[in-house]
Amino acid sequence: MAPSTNVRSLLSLIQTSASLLSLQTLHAAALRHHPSNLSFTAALASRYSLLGFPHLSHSLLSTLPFTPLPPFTTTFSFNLLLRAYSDSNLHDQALSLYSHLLGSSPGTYPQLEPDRFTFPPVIKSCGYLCDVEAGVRIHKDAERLGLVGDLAISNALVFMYGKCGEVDAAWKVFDVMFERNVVSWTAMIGCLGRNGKREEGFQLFKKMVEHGVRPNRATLLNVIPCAVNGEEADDLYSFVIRNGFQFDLAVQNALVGMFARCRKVGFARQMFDRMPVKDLVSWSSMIEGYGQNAMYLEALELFRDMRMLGVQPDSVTVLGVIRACANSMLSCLAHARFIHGFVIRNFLDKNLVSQTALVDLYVKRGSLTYARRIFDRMEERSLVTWSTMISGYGMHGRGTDALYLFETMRTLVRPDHIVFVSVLSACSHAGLIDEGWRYFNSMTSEYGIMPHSEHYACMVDLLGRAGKLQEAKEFIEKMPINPDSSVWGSLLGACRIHQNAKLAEIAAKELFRLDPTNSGRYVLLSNIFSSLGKGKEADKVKGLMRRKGVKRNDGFTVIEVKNRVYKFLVGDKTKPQSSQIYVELEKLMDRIKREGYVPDTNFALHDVEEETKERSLAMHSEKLAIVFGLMNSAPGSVIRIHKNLRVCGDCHNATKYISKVTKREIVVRDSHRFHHFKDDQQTEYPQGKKTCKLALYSSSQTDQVIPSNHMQVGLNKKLIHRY
DNA sequence: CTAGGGTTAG
Repeated sequence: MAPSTNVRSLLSLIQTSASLLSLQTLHAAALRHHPSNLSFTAALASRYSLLGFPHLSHSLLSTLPFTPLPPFTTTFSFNLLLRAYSDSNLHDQALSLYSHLLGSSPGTYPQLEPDRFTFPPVIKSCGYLCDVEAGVRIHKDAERLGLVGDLAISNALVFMYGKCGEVDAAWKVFDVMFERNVVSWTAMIGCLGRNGKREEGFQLFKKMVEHGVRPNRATLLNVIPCAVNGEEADDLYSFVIRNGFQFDLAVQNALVGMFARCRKVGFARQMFDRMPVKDLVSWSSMIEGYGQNAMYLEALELFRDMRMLGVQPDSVTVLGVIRACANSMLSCLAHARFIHGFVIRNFLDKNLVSQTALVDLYVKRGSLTYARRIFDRMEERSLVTWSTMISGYGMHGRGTDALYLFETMRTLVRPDHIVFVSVLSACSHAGLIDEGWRYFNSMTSEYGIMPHSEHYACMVDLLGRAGKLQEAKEFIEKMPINPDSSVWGSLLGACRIHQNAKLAEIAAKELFRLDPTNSGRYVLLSNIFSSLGKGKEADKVKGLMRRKGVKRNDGFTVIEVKNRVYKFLVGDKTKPQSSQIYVELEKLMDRIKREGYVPDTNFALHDVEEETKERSLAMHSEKLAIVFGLMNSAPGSVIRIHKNLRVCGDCHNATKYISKVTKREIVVRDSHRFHHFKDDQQTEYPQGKKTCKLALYSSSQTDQVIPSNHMQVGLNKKLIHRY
C-alpha cells in the first residue's frame, strides 16, 4: 500500500491540506481506499470548515446518522467527529455528542474513555454558545479525569469563560496554569477586551511580550480592541507593521475600529480608504467609528456610498446607521422612518438587536408611539429592550408610564442594574421622589443589586431638583462607594436650579478633580456665581478654565423646516429672514409678557444692565429657532427643535407661554431629554399622519444645505464620480 | 488529531 493511502498518513495529509483542490483529491482517495471510515468523514469536515467551506462540511456531516449514533470504535474517531462539529459551528451537535459519552447520558459508549483531545472542542463549543452551565459541568468532568493540567484544555477553558463573561473564572484558570503558550495569553487578553477590561487587556499584552512570548495574528486581533488612547493605538500599529500583519483584512478592520475609538477618525478613514479589499466588517467598523465620534452625518454618508457601490449591508451595518440617525442633531422623524423602511425591505428587522435599536431610534426621534408599537410587536425582549423603552418614557417626562412598564417587566424577567438606572432616571425626570426611594431601596432588598454611581446620581438628581440639597449632600457622604463625576454633576446641576453657591463649590471641587476636561461644569459653576452677583468668583472659574485649556461648547439649536435643517447660534443673524425673525421675536415676547411671562435674567450674561440682559436672553438660539419655525410652518403643525446642550431655564419658561399663545405644540429635545409643550401642559407626542419627504444632509458645518434626495442611490453624481 | 480572530442595541 502506498504511504498516502495508509489511514494514518492520509489523515495527517487531510489535516494539513491547504487548498480546496488538494482536500478534494484526498477526499476522493479516502472514499476509494477506506469507504465508510468515520475518521475520514470527521477529519474532512473539520478541514472543509477551516478552509472556509462550511457548507461542504455541513453536507458531509449531515450524511452521518446522528440517531442512532455513529458506531464509534475508538475515542480517537469520536474526538475527530466532536472536533468536526465544533469547527463547523455546529455547537449544539458537539455538546449533544459529548453528552452521550459523558454527562447527561453516561454509559452509551461504556467502552470509550474521554481523553485530553476530547475536551478542547467541546469546551470551545460551550464558549460559542455562551452556555456557562454546560461549560462548568464539562470543566468538572475534565477535573474528575485529572486532565485540567493539560495546556490545550486550560486554553479552551480560558476562552470559554471569556466568551461567557466570566472574567474571574478565566483568571482563575489562567493564573494556575502550569505552562502557558501564545494561545493562553491571547485567550486571556481576548477575555479582558471583550468584557470591558481594556486597560487590563493591554497591560497583559505588554506583560506577554516581556515574558518573551511572540504575539501572532490572533493575538493582535484580540489586543487591538483593547487600545483606548492614541498612544496605545500608535504602539500597536507600529507593531503590526513591524511584523508584517498589515496586509491581513481582519487586522485592517480591527485597526480601523481602533483608530476611530482612539479619537483618530481621520486616520481610521485613511486606513479604510487605502484598503484594497473591503468586506462588510470594514464598512460597519468605519460607520460605527464615525458614530462613536459623534460624526453622524459622515456615518450616514458613508452608508450611502456603500450602497452606491452595491454592497449589501447586514444587521450590524444598519445598527451603526440606526444609531447615527438616533443621535444626530440634523436628523428628523421622516429620516428615521426611511431607515426603518430600509431595514424592513432588506429583512434586517428580524433580530432582537435591530428591533431594540429601532425602539431607541423612535424614542430619540421623538415618537414614543412608534417606539411602543415596535416594542409591543416584538416576540422576545431583552433587558436592553425593556430598559430602552422604560428610559424612553423617562426621557419624555412620562414617569408613570415608565414605572407601569417596569411593573409589567418585573413579573416576567429579573431586572439588572441598568434597568434600574432607567427606572430611577424616569423618576427623576418626572419628580417622583417617593417612588424613586422605593425603587432605590428595592434594588438591594429585593434584587440584591448593589447600586452603582449612576443610581446614586439619579437619586441626587431627584433630591436636588426637589430642593433637598442638604439631604442630597448627606446622601452622597453616606455612599458606600466613591462618588464619581456623575454624582457630583447631579448635585452641581441642582445647585444651579436652586442657586446654592456653597454646595456648588464643594461639588465643583470634586468635579474638577475627577473630570477636569468637562467644560459644562465650569460654565455651570461660573453661571451660579454670576447669577448670585459674585462676578469675581465667576471670573476666577473662567480663568481656571482657560488655564486648563478647556474649551467652552457653544450652544446651538437646530430646526427642520421644509426638508432643510437650520442651525441657530446665540444672536444668529446669518439667516435670510434674520431681520424678520427679530421683529417677530420682539412681538412674541411682548405678547407672552402680557400673558404673565417674566424674563428670568438669572440665565443671561451678568456683567450688563437689566435691559441688556433681557435682550440677550431673547437672542438665545432656542427662541430664534422657535420663531423661525412659527414663521415657516403651517398653522397647527408641531414645532420641533433640538438643542445640543441642556435647554436654558428661561427658554423653557418662555416656550411654555409661546405654546399657549400660539396654540402650537412645541417639542424641545435637548442633550438630556424631551420637553413637550401643548397649551401649557406636558403632552405626549401625537401620532402624526403628516408625511414629510425624506431629508438627508450634507455635512456642511453651517446650515440649511439639505438636499432632500440625499439618501437615494445614484442621484448624487459628485459622489459617484469619486469612485 | 489538540489552539486563538474583527463590527453588535440600554
